[in-house]
Amino acid sequence: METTSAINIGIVEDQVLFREGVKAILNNWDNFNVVFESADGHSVIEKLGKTTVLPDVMLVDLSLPPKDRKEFSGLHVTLALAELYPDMKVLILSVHDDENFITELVKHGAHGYLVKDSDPQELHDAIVSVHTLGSYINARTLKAIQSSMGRKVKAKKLLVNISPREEEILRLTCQQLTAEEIAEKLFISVKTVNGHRNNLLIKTGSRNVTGLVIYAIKNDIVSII
Amino acid sequence: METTSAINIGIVEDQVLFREGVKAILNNWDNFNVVFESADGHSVIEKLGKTTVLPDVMLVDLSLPPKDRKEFSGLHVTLALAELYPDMKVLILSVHDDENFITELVKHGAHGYLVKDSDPQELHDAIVSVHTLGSYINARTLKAIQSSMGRKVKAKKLLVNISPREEEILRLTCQQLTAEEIAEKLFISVKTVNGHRNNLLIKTGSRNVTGLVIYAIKNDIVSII
DNA sequence: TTAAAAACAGGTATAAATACCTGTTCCGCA
DNA sequence: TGCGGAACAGGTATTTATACCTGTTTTTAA
Repeated sequence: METTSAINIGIVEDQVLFREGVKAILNNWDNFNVVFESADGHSVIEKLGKTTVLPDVMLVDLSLPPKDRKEFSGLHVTLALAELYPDMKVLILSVHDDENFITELVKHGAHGYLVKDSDPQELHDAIVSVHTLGSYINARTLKAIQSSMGRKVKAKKLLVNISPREEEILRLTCQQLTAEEIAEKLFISVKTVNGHRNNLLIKTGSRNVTGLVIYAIKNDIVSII
Repeated sequence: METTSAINIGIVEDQVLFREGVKAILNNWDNFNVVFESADGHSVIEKLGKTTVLPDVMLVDLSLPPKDRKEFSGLHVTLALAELYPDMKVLILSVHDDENFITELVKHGAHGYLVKDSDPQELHDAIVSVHTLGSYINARTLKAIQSSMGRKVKAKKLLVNISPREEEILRLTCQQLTAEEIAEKLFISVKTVNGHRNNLLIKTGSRNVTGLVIYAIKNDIVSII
C-alpha cells in the first residue's frame, strides 16, 4: 500500500499525554499533518466550524468523558461527524476490545477501529488504509462484526434434522402466524400443526415458541433483516 | 504496509482466462506463490486434501457454477473452508456489488471481498491485508455491512418507548420463561406479567410472543450470540 | 404545581399453545 | 424384503398466552 499525498489528521482525545504522544508519532511520518485536536467531544463540532483545514482522518478516543450530565461520548462524536462531514474518515481509538463496542461504532459510521495498545506501525497502516481505501478493519474487528451479525458457521453443523414440513411450519410460526392460520395455509389440521410444533420443541430443546424463534434465527432458517 | 514472507495463494475460479490472468498478475509480484487452483467449488475440498502446501489465502469466485443440480457456490466453498481450514483466509472475488451478497459472505466467514473490476494494485493490497491483518474490507464493503446493520440503527430511533419493567419482562420472556415463572422471579402476579406483555404486544405491533422475540433481537434488547 | 400521560398492578374470559397420545406411510438398509 | 425409523397426520386434556378491562402510583410537561 502506498501513501500518496499528505494526509490531514485530527485527534479527539482527552488524555493530554496520549494525545501528545500520538501527535509526536504521527509527525515522525512525513506525509501526516496533525491539523486539528480537541480534548472533548463537545467542542469538536464547534471547533471544526472555525477551522479552515478540515482533517481527512479524525482519530476519536472512544472513552471521551461526558461533560456535565449529558453524554457525549466517542459514539456521539462519530455520529455527529458522519452526519456533518460525510467525507471525513473516523478512526476509533479505544482501550476496549469488547465486541459490542466495536460493532456499535462501526454500525454508526466509524471507518475503522483500533485498540490503543496497537504499535505505531498499525496506527500508520490504519490511517493510510482509512484514507485511501475508506476503511480499516483488522482481524479482531472483523470477528466482532461477524459474531454480531450472527455468524453461524459452527451451529450449521450441529443442526438437528428438521424435516421439510417442520421447517415450513417453523418459518410460518416465525411470521407470527397461529397454528390455526398455518393449518389453513397448508390445508392440514390444527392438531397436525401442533404435532409438528411439538416435535420441533423436542428437537431444538426448546420450551416454547420463544425458543423456536431464537433457534430459527440462530440457524438462518429465517432472517430478521 | 509491508509484505513480509512469501504468501501462498489458491484460486477457485471457473473462467479459465480470468484464472490465468490473475495467476499471471500474481506471479509478477515476487512474494506471491500460486500453489493451488480449481475450476469449481466441488473439487476444492477434495483437492485440498491431497495438497502438501496449503494456501494462506484462497481467492474464491463468488459465481462458481453449480455442478449438476446440487448447489455449491462460492458461499458454500467459503463455509466449507472456514470449517475445515480455519487459518486459511478467504478473499472473495465477485462481479456483484450487491449489499446482501457482500454481507452474507462476510457473515459466513469470508475475510475479504473484492469486485472483479478492481485494478491489480487493489488485488495486491487485498491479499497482503488479508494475510497480515486477517481481513480486507474496503469502503464499498464496509458500506454494505453498515447498511445491512443499519436497519437496526434506524429501528433504534423509531423505538417505541418500552418501560424498564416491560423491558425486563421482555428479556425474561426471550429466555423462554412462562408468565408464571416471570411473576415468581419478580414477585408480582401472573396477571401483571400478562398485562405488561399485552402492552408490549401493542407497543411493538406484534401479534404474539414470536413478534416480541423478533422485536427484542432486532432492537438489541436481547442478544442471540 | 397541577393535569395528563404513562408505568405499574391486578382481574376475567377466551384463544392458543403445549404435553402426550395413536396410526399410517415412506424410505434406507442389512 | 421386511424391519426400524422418521415424517406426517390427527386427537384429547391441560397449561399458557392473549384481549380487554379497572384502579393506583409515578413522571412529564404546560
